Amino acid sequence: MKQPKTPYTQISNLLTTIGNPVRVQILLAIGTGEACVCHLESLLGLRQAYISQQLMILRKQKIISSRREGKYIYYQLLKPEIMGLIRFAGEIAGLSADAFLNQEASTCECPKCKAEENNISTISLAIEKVN
Amino acid sequence: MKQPKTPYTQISNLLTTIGNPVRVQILLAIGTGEACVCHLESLLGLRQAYISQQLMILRKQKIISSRREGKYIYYQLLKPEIMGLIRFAGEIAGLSADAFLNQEASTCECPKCKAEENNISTISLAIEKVN
DNA sequence: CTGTCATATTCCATTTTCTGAATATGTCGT
DNA sequence: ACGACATATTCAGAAAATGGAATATGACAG
Repeated sequence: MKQPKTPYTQISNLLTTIGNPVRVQILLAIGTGEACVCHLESLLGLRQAYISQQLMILRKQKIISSRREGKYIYYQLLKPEIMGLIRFAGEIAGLSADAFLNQEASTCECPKCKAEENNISTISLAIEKVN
Repeated sequence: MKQPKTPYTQISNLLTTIGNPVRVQILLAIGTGEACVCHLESLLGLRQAYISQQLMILRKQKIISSRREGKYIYYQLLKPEIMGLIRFAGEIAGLSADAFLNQEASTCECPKCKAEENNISTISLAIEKVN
């Protein structure tokens, strides 16, 4: 990654930056929304330091950006098209669309996740009420 | 590249296999058609042995396949969608569509290239005739 | 069956990436 | 100011990719 000169190098830089299982998983987890490190930690079951490292790599390549909110730092995709790229790659690799779509519910304790959890609960409750 | 188990690993394998400047260039050169090694050699200006190595990597990952025709071996994309993937990556990297579209004319001596050269000449001649 | 040409393979040193351990920083509540 | 927690950074060894040199294979012409 010395001279991001030629178009070929630029393309390959992008592909290799994304092309790591953990990073793919992180990007899918962030999705079009955002996620904090603790969320990724519990979701991927990997050590925090390692996840931070991978996030740093993605940040350096301007693939994601971060936003601080109190103690928590939330990461989001800078280029949402990246999701499309990953899905495209998945298709080519012969994966069914849902094979990598979702990560299971998180046990993350950050306020954002809690809020979302509540939303889901609310929705579930609403659905229950309707039935 | 040990356990192509999880979907994330499969996706990342594909991305890292393509994610090398030389391999990107090779794939673009092959395009939706096919190309022989000597063609790639003169086009990329790299040593034959090295190109063969990269071709082998692509073959192992089932991205390309080869066809022998006499002394020459022609390579073609097994999955044409790969071209789309590369273009997509190019777009995300902020490249203009034509930045990596074309390789200049080759000085390759293989019969196929010669034939194509003739075709182009014929077409040019035809166009000239029309004007 | 020998030489030549196109292509493939093996071997190796160098560099880069991966990933873990330890440690640092920054924010908040008290 | 201190402790607790979320996250970042630095360092180092292991593993893998890179790219070069030498050599092998396989097809064809004579």
